[in-house]
Amino acid sequence: MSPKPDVSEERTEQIIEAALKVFAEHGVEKARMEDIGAEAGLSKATLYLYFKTKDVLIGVIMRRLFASMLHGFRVPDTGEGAVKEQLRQFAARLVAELRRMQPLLPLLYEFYAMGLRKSAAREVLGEFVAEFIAILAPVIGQGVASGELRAVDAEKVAIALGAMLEGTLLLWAFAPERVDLEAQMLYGTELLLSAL
Amino acid sequence: MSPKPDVSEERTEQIIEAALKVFAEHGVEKARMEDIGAEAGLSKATLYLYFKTKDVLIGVIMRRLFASMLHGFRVPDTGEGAVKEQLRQFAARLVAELRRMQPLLPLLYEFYAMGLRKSAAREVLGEFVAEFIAILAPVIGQGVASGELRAVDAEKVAIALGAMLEGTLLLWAFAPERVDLEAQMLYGTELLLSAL
Amino acid sequence: MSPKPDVSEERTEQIIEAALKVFAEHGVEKARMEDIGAEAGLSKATLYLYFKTKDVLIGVIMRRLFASMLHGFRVPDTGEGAVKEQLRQFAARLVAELRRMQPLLPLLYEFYAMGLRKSAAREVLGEFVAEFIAILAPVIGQGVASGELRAVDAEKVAIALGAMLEGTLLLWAFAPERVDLEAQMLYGTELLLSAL
Amino acid sequence: MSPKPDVSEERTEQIIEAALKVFAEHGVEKARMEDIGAEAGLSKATLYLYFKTKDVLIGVIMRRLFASMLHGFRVPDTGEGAVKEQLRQFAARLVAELRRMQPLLPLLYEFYAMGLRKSAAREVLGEFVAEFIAILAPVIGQGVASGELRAVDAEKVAIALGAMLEGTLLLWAFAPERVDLEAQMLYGTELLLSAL
DNA sequence: CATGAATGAGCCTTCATTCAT
DNA sequence: TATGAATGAAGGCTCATTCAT
Repeated sequence: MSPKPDVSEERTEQIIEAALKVFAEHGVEKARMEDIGAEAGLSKATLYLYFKTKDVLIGVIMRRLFASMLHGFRVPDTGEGAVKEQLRQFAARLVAELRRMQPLLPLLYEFYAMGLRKSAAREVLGEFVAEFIAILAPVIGQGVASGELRAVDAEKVAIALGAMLEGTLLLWAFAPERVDLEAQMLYGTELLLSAL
Repeated sequence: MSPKPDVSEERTEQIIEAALKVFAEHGVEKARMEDIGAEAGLSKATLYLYFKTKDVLIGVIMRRLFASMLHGFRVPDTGEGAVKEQLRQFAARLVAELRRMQPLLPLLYEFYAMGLRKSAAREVLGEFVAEFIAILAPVIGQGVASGELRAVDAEKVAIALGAMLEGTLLLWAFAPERVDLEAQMLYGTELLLSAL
Repeated sequence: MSPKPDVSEERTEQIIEAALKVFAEHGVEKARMEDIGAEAGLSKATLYLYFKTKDVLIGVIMRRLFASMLHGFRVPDTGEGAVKEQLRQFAARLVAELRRMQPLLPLLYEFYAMGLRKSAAREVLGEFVAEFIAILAPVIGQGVASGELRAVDAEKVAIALGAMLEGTLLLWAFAPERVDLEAQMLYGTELLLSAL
Repeated sequence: MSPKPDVSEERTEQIIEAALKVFAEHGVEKARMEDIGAEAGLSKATLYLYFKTKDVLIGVIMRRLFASMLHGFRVPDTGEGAVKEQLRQFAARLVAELRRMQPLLPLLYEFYAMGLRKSAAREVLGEFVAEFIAILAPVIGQGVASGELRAVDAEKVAIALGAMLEGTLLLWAFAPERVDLEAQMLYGTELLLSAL
């Protein structure tokens, strides 16, 4: 209807992507709105047409990042395959996802750090963890119910698995020469599975 | 030799402690040299007599933090007790250590994030991981050698255990209402032990 | 002549009224063109079709305000009534006018302040003062001529009366709990009249 | 005691004077902190060591200005001279004071305008008016008590006189070619006095 | 040794104004 | 005529760092 096409969604996306890139590269605090604008091919002032403050932009990026991670983890149509097989596939998917996200790792940990200071950020992270558990626990619970697994505490096992995977990522991030991300994640997963 | 007692070490310590506190409270980037000085009961300018720049101070604090953590983890005189028992004790010590460090958690994650950007920081973290492995792997290796454990890859298991513990800390930090740090760490440890 | 009705005058009026309102509410400097547009139900850019710059718009508003004030003051068909009575009526009309303009008072004083800096604004104010005198002096002169009043300097008296009324407004504006605008203006007028 | 003399009071004064000048010249809103710094021979950042924000600085300047005006007005040792004579002297002092303050007039009116918007500023102005009345009313009251003057309402007369003087200033400011400040103030004062 | 004092370099945010459609 | 979109130019405020005393 309008004489001009509405570019606002496009711009928003454009800015988010630019911000994601700049944040990942320079860190959230060091990233200047000007840089983000430049990366997006827009002027600094234009950013403020789409995001009221830098903090708002940070929040959006953060939510995006975790949502995208969760999306990658989600178990697709939990068929009837053996539970252990499903968990293996989950780990494999995670590995793939993390490989994709590797350049965003520093940003991820910045958000982790932020989550421990700003309640707004913590909320997002809390939901992330809850989602994570909500994905794994039922699968394990199913295995217990069907007798495929020992009578373990499904939620605790889910957390242990998630923790091990998350922790492996961390150790690998700091000592890639000591830790082979993929092999280690799969090995750790097998280890845990053998205990079920 | 000097007619006046050398207060330099004392001052250095004083500043480090103040900085640790201020960093933990406000975050590394938000912490102002002025705040640190105030906390130490010194003037902002005086800090520069002991630390050339804020970055240097950050580095020292970081090293301190990880050294202190490692110190807490180190297995004391690995007696000949069963390996599994030693690992249980390790986990227990870690839990205790983490409880002590709880107020420093945000700072810890800030350093993690930093480690992914600044090579100087990464080095410290890499050593930390290496140390971590160096503490656990031999114990596990011993267990394998003595036949107490299955013929597992000692290093990989050490990493898996460390990862799980580290990851549990993270999940707990963001969802303390879903994760009971102590119970979960011990549970996860048992789970892994039962796989060995 | 144009096939479409010329809305230009209507729009201009619409904008002026919106600007007057926004200026009065937020102050001239704080008022944003965007706000004025919003108040007028127009887009910010549209304002520029009718006023080249914000300064031009300010100038127009300023002229409007003073013209409207003068209009309210003007002595209607100075009958032959006693001069003192006419001056009383003038004061009464002024009081009424000021009551109507009360919400615009901050704006009025902003224009006063502006008048002392920008020559364009000063001009408007100079004319305002001249007009003010031009209204009162002849009436007083008449009274002197007719012998109703002492042989005073009509212009000086006019200025004194105007000044007193204007000054009363100021004092009342800042200390309404100490000054009753209407009573004080009438009292002051009587005081002056009793000196004529 | 300190190895260095405390320059803080000197600096504060230095900055206030610079700010007064820059505010008077460019207007409060247009004045940039940088300009004030330059005028004071200091860097912009240094200003913030002595004044937390620009608003605080504005407030201090405003208070200064009115305090200084009041100081100039204050009746010195109200001798027993005839009341009318005292009021004449008051007017004369005011004229002198205003001549001294002439360059600050635009600033004065800016503060008047501000007083109608910001409660903090209004407070200062309210006190100013109250002080003004508190200076004049007692003198007039004395005259009434002693029988020198008619039985007038001392406070109302004080306000009327103050208003006339204040108003004269305004009219003169905008039409100096029509109004002779000194002559007009004294004329207006005489007019009022002749009514008492 | 200590520090009061000062500042250069930055960064976020705002807004009057422009222009393609 | 109307406007959505964009921006250049500012300006307030902060802070790590320096240095004379």
